[in-house]
Amino acid sequence: MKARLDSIDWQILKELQGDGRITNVELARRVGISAPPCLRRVRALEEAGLIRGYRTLLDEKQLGYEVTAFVMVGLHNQTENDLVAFEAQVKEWPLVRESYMVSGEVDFIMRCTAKDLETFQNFIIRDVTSTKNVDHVRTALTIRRIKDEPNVPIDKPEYF
Amino acid sequence: MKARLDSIDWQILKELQGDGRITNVELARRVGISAPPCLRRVRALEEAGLIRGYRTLLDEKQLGYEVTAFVMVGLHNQTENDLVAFEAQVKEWPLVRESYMVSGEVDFIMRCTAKDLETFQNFIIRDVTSTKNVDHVRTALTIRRIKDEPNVPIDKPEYF
DNA sequence: CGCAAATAAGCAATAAACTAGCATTTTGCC
DNA sequence: GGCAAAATGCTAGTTTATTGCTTATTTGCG
Repeated sequence: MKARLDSIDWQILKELQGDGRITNVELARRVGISAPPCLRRVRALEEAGLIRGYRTLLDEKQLGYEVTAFVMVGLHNQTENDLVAFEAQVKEWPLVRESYMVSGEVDFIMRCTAKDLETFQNFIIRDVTSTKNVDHVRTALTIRRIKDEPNVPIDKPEYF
Repeated sequence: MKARLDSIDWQILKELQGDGRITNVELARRVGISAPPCLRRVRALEEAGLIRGYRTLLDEKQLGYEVTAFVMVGLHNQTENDLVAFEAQVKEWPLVRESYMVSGEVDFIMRCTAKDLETFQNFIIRDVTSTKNVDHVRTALTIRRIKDEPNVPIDKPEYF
């Protein structure tokens, strides 16, 4: 694949981040090239894995998911086997929307979505705290969402 | 708009979550109706705000964003004015990808992305800790991503 | 239950977009 | 400067999006 991204590639990524359903024709117009090479570039970016996928953001509240919460988990043992075992468990939990292993006082941070508080608490008590090797669990219920741009800040040169 | 979502609407949302760039024809085929009513349903879902938008997920690492970290901030004062002031600041910081106000020991959780560790540390020292009303700041660098499905778990009936 | 109104689906036709093939231009390197 | 590789733009055929209209289905009420 291509070694380095040129400015048109960056523009393409920027536009696609903002609107993942833009037509290729419109995308081409915005970045200043004709449609065929634009489509080829997008395909190449997908092929290279730079584009991980296309998603639709939904309004959880309206869909009946009242609760969003962060769960921080610390484990007793952190051998690679222990970590992998816990990760496998995390992947199985449908309430967990995103999860990272982190450095610091806790080992994992998870963002969870649940239908209501009861469902969430059941999840914590029944599933999380009772999981093998879990040492401590701390939860933080979200009160409101300030920002949600699951995107890379492509056009902020001051941080490049 | 429509009072209640029927099973076809749910299927539409589920399919769109998984692939935000699916064609309407293919979407219609998957949910078992013809293309025009399918498109009308999607438009109605957008109109109602159930669909918040379409995004493209990028590979931050490949794009040169080495660091993803969680930042937890506690404020001195939590009057509504103080909170709104801090939120306005958060929205201005391009490194912050998502942020929630939470209950518990800290007031805000932010997921941040930066080009490198130095950029991130500068951000914390120069921007976050020096912001008015900030009491304490704790950071957790992510070591690896376990899961990233910024989606609602639509087809897990056991949690409905 | 049965009718009427409202709602949604499907069909057909048109406009727009996607995409492959090919000629041309640009880029990179000797 | 000159060649080879890579990328672009054009053209055209196919697929998709979109709209208007008709038919079918559902909903609400007597």
